[in-house]
Amino acid sequence: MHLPSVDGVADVFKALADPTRRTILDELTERTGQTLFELCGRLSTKHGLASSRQAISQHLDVLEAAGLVETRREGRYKFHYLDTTPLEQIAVRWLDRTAAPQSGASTTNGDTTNVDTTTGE
Amino acid sequence: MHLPSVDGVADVFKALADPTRRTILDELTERTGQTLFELCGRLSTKHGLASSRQAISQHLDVLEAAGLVETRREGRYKFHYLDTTPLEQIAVRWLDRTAAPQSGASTTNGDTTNVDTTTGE
DNA sequence: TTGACATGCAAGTATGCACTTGCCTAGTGT
DNA sequence: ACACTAGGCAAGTGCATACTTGCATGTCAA
Repeated sequence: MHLPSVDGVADVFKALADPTRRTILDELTERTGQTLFELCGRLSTKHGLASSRQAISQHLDVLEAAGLVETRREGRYKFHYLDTTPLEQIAVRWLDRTAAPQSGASTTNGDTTNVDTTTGE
Repeated sequence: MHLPSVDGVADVFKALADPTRRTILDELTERTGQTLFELCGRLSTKHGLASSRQAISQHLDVLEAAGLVETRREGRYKFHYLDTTPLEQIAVRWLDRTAAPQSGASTTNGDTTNVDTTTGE
């Protein structure tokens, strides 16, 4: 069981807010399971991204904290795998409201129980 | 005339990055066409959000710039309407790549240069 | 008109975040 | 052993942004 941090939803949105991280997801979509160095090379070559190794490493940490990237260590290599599961619930939050109760209805599916009550952030 | 800037996608992601703005979208999903004061009241009452009027107004500006909220002026009232159109293209970017090409995002995979030095699983 | 209401604008503050810099640990091959 | 490689850690810098403060604009009712 992968434990998402206390507030997983907010982490996903924050992770997607950065264009570099979105490009990383693009690259991992084309080829999942890349190492940090692989990503650095391909990002700079194919995507014209000139970020340092440390910068990309930190971005990967954010993506992993958001649950969008899973890592597996193997020797001195660390492979990064894309996980799109958190993405399936973020857009439908405002899209799929067709059969939603208007007011006063008890939580039918618990969707509205936003773990996102980090108003204080 | 709010032109969708060259990279309107980034604006959408940035707009969604803030928890307060996400709550505003939640509220507008339940009842679209609210005024600023209506939103302030309901946000503080139902969502426990203690943001000032000016803060919410600035958030609405961001949401409008992202194309997620449209406004209509009527007398001294300004109504805010939810527009979920930009949301339909953000998550599918990494979910199904067989779909139409995105804007700006170089989803065009020229070649899959096999730098497969290691096991690719 | 006057005054209350709904909203807008602009400068200032302050926290967050992306990125750098520098050094460190661990695995690999000779 | 050694050098090389892949990656990690932590403090510091600079910019972006969320929020405040204060006043201005415009609309409606009396």
